[in-house]
Amino acid sequence: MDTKQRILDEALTLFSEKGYANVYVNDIAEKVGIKAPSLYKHYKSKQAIFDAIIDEMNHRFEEQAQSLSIDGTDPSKDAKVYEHMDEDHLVQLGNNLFLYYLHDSYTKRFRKMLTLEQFKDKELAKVYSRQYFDNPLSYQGMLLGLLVAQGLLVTDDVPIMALHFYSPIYMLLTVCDREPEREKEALEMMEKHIRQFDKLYGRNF
Amino acid sequence: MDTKQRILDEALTLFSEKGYANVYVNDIAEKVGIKAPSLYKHYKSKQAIFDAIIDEMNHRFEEQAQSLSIDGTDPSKDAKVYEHMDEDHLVQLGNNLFLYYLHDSYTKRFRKMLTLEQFKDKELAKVYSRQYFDNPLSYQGMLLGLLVAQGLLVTDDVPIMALHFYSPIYMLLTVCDREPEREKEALEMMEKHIRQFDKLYGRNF
DNA sequence: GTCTATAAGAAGATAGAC
DNA sequence: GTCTATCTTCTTATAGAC
Repeated sequence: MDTKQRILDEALTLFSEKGYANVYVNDIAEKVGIKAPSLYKHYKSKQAIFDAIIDEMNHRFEEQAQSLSIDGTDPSKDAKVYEHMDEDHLVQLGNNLFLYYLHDSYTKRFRKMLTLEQFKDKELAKVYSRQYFDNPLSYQGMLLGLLVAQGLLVTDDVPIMALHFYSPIYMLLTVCDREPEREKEALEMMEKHIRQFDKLYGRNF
Repeated sequence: MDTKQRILDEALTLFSEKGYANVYVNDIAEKVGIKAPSLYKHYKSKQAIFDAIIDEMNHRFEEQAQSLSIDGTDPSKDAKVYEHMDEDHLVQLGNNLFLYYLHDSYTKRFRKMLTLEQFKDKELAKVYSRQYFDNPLSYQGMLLGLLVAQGLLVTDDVPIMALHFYSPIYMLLTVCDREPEREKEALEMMEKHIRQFDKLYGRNF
């Protein structure tokens, strides 16, 4: 990884731990293994480093959204994946979703950074809401909609069903972000949540 | 309100909007209507102001917890309140909970401040989790438990039921904190959530 | 592209008069 | 308790050599 990228990487780590204002250009330089003034050959200011992180993230989000919606617009393909869905598979789906969000280094650091900077301006607020509210609800609504179409789950309001599936996951995620030692407890609640979700929305027979 | 208290009040407002590190003692003094050095006659440092806010909040939390648990240990009294509970009453209960958390000035500012400072140290993380995760789940579990005892709702896992009731409310609250213009949308989802919750957990006959 | 030296300004805090 | 003046330190950023 070249220096310019390593700066973004170390800055993201520090921003996610201490918040933008509590990270000094000196800290970033130190982590990268250069002196602070050398940073300015790569970025014109500390703010420019932050902006570059947001830009890169937006770029990754778009790629991700595209790949997801491509799958989503091919119901015949997705439907097959969920053809033999049962409670254990649903638990696994939720667990995987949760563990990916929780442990993927880039995802985690970006989410924590955004948590600390979300009130700074309207744009950051939108980025946060889109990534951790609107997009997950929309994507999982699509997935759950497939299960409804197949008669595996029953509801007349898929968006609210998606809210019921996702919001406990989201909340448990925020607990683990601030208290990583509660991960085990969170995972246990996760599994109970999904089994209960399946009982509530499943065809009960 | 005396100066010492006004300092806490203005500081809380500023901390909740911009985060501790982005608020300068000068800003606080200006809002209070005095010069920065005068602050130091009331608090020995900027950090001491922050600590005093946390202390005051912990104090209010304790009072609140006591009054709630007193009600909670008198089931005969609480049961009466929820004797004639139906879906519309449940919607109102959720709405009131949501609107109180959302608009109560002190609650809102403290929640937003804690959101921005939650990763600073373990103590703040605990305060956040206790106030916005553990306590609500425990209190609402108690309330919903009363409804289960009366046969109005059905489940064999009240804690997960409380998770299903509260986590959408919590998530919608965080959306409104960062994008207040989405309040109407959030309230609509809230109502749909609770009506759906009632259908899922209600005695279906 | 990295360094040393340093400018320029911001921010927390203190001294001492009133 | 509040003020003006000031100190000290920290922090971002630039200049210019290598």
